[in-house]
Amino acid sequence: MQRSAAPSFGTHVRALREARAVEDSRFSLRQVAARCGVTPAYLSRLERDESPPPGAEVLVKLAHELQEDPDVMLAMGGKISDDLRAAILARPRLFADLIRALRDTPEHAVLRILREVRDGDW
Amino acid sequence: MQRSAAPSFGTHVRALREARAVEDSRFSLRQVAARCGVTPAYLSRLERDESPPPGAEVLVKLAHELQEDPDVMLAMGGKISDDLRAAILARPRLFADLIRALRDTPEHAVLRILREVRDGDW
DNA sequence: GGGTGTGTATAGTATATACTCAACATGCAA
DNA sequence: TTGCATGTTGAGTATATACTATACACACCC
Repeated sequence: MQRSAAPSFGTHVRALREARAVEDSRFSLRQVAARCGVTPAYLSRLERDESPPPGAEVLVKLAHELQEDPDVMLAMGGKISDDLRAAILARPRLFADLIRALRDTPEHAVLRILREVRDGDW
Repeated sequence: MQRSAAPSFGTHVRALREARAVEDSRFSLRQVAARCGVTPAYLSRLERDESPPPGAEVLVKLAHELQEDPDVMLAMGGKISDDLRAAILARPRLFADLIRALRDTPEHAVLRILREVRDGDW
């Protein structure tokens, strides 16, 4: 199974937006920019990777506009959401060890842990 | 069991440094600053919380100097080490869910998970 | 009482981050 | 053929981050 290369932030956003623009004229660059509270000039540059990804606030608004998962959108912008940061910083040694241990653990194994935590007879 | 309030970054650093300075004159503010590659003026401000915590590089050098865990020192400076960030950003949805699930999980339970991951028949 | 060490105060700077404003070129629609 | 919408370009700005340089005041030692 071939894995496609991760698209850059701008490319990804443009793809999402243009996909929706086909059917809905409310997804022009200008209108999306307006709803996200930035200038069209800026969004244009973002989509062409001419500016580095925007701040967390704009990232989240973009995610909402484009129906992308906020954590994924933040990640594409190189950011981690504040609540996750806070959780890690509250117990840094614990989470540092855990994340390093799980870094190379396959998806399905992590999901299994997650399910068990949620079922929660810990 | 009474939990002492978390000390500010500067207070913590000053406490660590002065503890070692009692026995070892190489832990004067000036000498530690020099070994961490910053000016005494800056370290003085840091220790009195007059400047916000320094950048990651200085935080790690301070941790090394003062025998503190780097992840803990980074956390006190409000930062997360690059390798952890990278691990999370590589699989944002997975780690976001996991961290949120574990946010309120007691220490011993997380440690148990950690042990199991390390024993590793996942 | 001059030198050496300590921490501190004031002021300033370099770089990065996160954007804006104004103007422009193109297409299409009335 | 003008009017409006599209995306784009060039230049500039505000704020935050991460520090430095210089000078000062105090203590201790001989």
